[in-house]
Amino acid sequence: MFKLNKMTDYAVVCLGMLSRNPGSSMSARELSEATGLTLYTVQKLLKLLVVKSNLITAQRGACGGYILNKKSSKISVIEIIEALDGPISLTACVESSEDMCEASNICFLGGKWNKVNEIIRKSLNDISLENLLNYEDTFPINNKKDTELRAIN
Amino acid sequence: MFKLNKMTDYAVVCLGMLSRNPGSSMSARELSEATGLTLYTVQKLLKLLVVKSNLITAQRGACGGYILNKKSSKISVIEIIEALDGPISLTACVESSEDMCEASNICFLGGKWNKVNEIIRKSLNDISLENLLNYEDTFPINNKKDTELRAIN
DNA sequence: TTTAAATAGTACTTATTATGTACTATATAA
DNA sequence: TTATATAGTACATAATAAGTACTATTTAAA
Repeated sequence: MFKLNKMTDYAVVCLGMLSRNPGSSMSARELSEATGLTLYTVQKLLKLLVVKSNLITAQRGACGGYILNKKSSKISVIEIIEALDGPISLTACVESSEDMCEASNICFLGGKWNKVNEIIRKSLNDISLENLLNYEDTFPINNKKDTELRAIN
Repeated sequence: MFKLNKMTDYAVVCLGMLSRNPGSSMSARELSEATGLTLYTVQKLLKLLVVKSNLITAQRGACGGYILNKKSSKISVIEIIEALDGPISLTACVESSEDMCEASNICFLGGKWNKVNEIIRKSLNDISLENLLNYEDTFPINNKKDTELRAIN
């Protein structure tokens, strides 16, 4: 545990791809082909990002696609994570803030983890998508399916 | 996602309880009664901590129990998390370092998340068990079972 | 106005992981 | 020797993530 879900990883790949041609859109199909992720996965992912974040804008219909709303240097990793994983919360106690008072009976932690959450949140906030992308300049594109890729893991 | 598992939360509760009487041991049964967690859960948890961390020492047999090896101020949250969740790793790509080269074909991220991992690790390293425990001084003990407690969530 | 291409939305199945339970073996103080 | 306690293992259940499939809606272009 304490690892990101795959969707978030895929999201960075796709958003990174979109950031390569600022201002121009790419369809789910194009992104699928460019990244090697299955079309289904890419579709699901982009739909999620549209609904849960303000990172991309969708254009329907023929010649439609997705376009990045901000430069990659202006996108924080935390935006991507929270769009796909929901708000960072280190313990079940603080999952639903409504029931916090009741839930705090479980242990003597109360909202203590929240402090930790904030520290992590702050750390991640300082990392931009660009930071992640420019770590290395290689970008080995392949056309393997998700399932094949998974086999590697 | 991106939340700690319950075991880690329970661990903080139990370790916090052990830290209340430094030098004296408590059995799994006593800890279960004091925290309201089921005996099964406490047993499993403590066994894990013995094997995976150096935080507690077990004394077998009658009058046995568990004893904390360090002061709570000397215990980092990261020690607890990594004992129960394994090493922090934000993406599947870096899960097993052996296959990293192969796995890096998946995306253009390579070991980029590792940098992020380190930042989080460093943040958590600075937080001690004592920090968590002293956030508030209340400690509402109850004797509800895990299952009842879970219902609250 | 029709058609093809594309996203939106929803539902479902499968895979993976976390959680909880149960049992047997071993150690130890009294 | 006995009661008490941890160690180890295995398994069943629950929860969640991941992947797949399908239908509805939108839109540019023929």
